[in-house]
This record gives sequence, structure tokens and C-alpha cells, in this order.
Amino acid sequence: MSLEQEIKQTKPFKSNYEKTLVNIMFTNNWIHFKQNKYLKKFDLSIQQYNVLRILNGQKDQPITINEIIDRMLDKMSNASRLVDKLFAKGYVSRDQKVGNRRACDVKITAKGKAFLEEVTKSINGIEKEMNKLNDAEFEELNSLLDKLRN
Amino acid sequence: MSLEQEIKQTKPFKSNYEKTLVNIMFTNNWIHFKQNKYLKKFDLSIQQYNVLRILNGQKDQPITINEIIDRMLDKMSNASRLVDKLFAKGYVSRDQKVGNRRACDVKITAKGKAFLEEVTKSINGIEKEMNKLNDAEFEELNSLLDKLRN
DNA sequence: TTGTAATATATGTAAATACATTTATTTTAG
DNA sequence: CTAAAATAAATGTATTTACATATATTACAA
Repeated sequence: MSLEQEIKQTKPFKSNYEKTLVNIMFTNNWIHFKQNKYLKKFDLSIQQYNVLRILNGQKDQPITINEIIDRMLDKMSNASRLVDKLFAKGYVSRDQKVGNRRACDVKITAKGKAFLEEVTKSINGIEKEMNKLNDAEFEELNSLLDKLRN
Repeated sequence: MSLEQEIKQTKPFKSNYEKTLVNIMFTNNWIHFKQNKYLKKFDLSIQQYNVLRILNGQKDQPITINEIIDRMLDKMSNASRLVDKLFAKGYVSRDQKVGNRRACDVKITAKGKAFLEEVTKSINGIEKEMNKLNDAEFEELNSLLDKLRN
């Protein structure tokens, strides 16, 4: 189904540029909706999931709140409170950084790692729902998005 | 700058598929941030802006709340309350539909049209900030996104 | 017709988001 | 050294989101 049909738009877009803007937003919402469906079984928000993945990607190196923000897709969310939520669930540890008492060392716990593995196993189901492009097409899509942002 | 650099990711993505998911979300946030910058001068949220555009696209034909939801990118937002906000600002009218007292006829007002024109003029500045693709590339990007969603 | 289901919207509410501000600590300039 | 600036994180708060539920109206079936 074309984008125009999906959003029941009668008149065509003014330009391919305009359509692209809408298309990215629409596709993002489409992905968001699917991810949410999988994550809510685990009582985890998408942002919390992303923070857990960032921490997991650090191996056993701790990372500060500011470094988490740098790595987040959505820079505006409150990393401090997201870490709070994950801490309350026992998925991360949070200690004062040695040598800088303002900053803190955040790390994924063993419980957090095991939990993330479960979640990831489940969320991979999305791949089956949307794997309509071949590898070369994914690559092309990535390079166009990268180029769009300069 | 590559996506990996933007989010300071050290290890490469497991697949182009995974990178695409992250890339779409990141690019969407990038667009969202730019749009917001323009819209907050007008005290308008992105969702309110989108509803106004939908109503404007209807010419002078009124549309119900449910039809607005059908046309929205983000189906989950509360169209009822978005229309409330726009009504309070005088940008839309809202009347009981003739023949169905449950439904309502929503229409953009003259004030709403004039306002939207101002906003659109301003937000077109984004185009200059991100017009790095040529028309054929925008078209290619659109068709890949469409195909991704099936 | 009369109750039951379906529809259209509105409302309630817990949580998340988008900021602004505050607190605590560290750095730096004079 | 000391006051001012900069930095890191936490907190406050208005708004928005993501739902669930309620209210009102209409359609339908027995």
C-alpha cells in the first residue's frame, strides 16, 4: 500500500521532498507501534530498551549519564530518570565515579543482561514482519538516509 | 557524518536491517527536532500542525474526528483533544454533524488558514537545511520506505 | 419495539516528554 | 587561594501520550 493510501491523502504531495518527510515520520510511527507491542509484554518503554542496549554495548565498561545521552537516538529524554527506572528494576548499577563526584558510573547488571537477551529474542519477531528488502536495498536505504542528514 | 559516528557507536551493526531500523528512528528524531524548533515560535505542537494541515487539505469540506485519525501519521494521539486545542485558539470550527449527533464536523477557519500559511512559510526553512538529495534520490528513498512496510 | 451491539467522541489517568531550574562539584581566571 | 564559570546530574512542572473507560447516539436483531 502506498503512503498516500495509508494516510488516505487525496491530492498528491507537492514534491518528492515533502513526501519523504512524511514518509519517514509515518514509517517511524509504524516501527514504533510494532516495537511497543513487543516491549509492553516486558513492561519496558522503548527508551528504556534503548538505554539497556547502549549499556550492553559497552561490555563491562561503565558509562556516565552524559555519555548515555550522546549515544541516544532521542537526545531530549531524561536519561537520568530512565536510568532511575532501570535501577529500580535491578537491570543497571549506578555508582559515583571515582575522581569526579558529580558524574556517575552506570553499568548493566547480570540480571539486566539476561533480561535484555529475552527481550531481544522476542523483538526479533519484528524482523519477520518487515523483512521485505534485500540486503543491498537496506544498504541503499541507509546511505540515502545518511546523505539526507548531510 | 555516518550514523555510527552520530550515536558514537563503536561496534558495527549486526546487519544492514538493524542499522536501517536505528537509522529511521534517528533520522525521524532529527527531523522532529528541526520541526519543533520552527513550530515552537508559533506555540504549536507537531501534532497540532499536522491536524491543521489535514483540515486544510480538505478544502472546505468538513471532516470528523475519526477521519482525522485515519489521516494522521500517529494514530494514537488524542485527536479529540488536539482539535480542542486548535478550537480554543480559533483555528478550527467544530459543529455537530447533521444526521449523526454522535459525530462532529471539524473545519479549518479563515484565521486557521492564514495562520497555517505563516507557519508553512517559516517551516520551509527546513528544506534548505536538508535538501541534500536530488529528486531521483528522494523518489528512490520513498519507494524503499514504501517497500519496507510491504 | 426493545434490548443489545456498534459507533463517535469525550474524559480519566499514569507515565513519558520537553523543557527550565537547582544542586553539587570541578575548573579556571585573576 | 578564591570567586566566577562551567559541568554533571537531579528535580520541578506543564504538556503530551497511551491507554482504559465512560457517555451519548445510532444500528440491528429477535
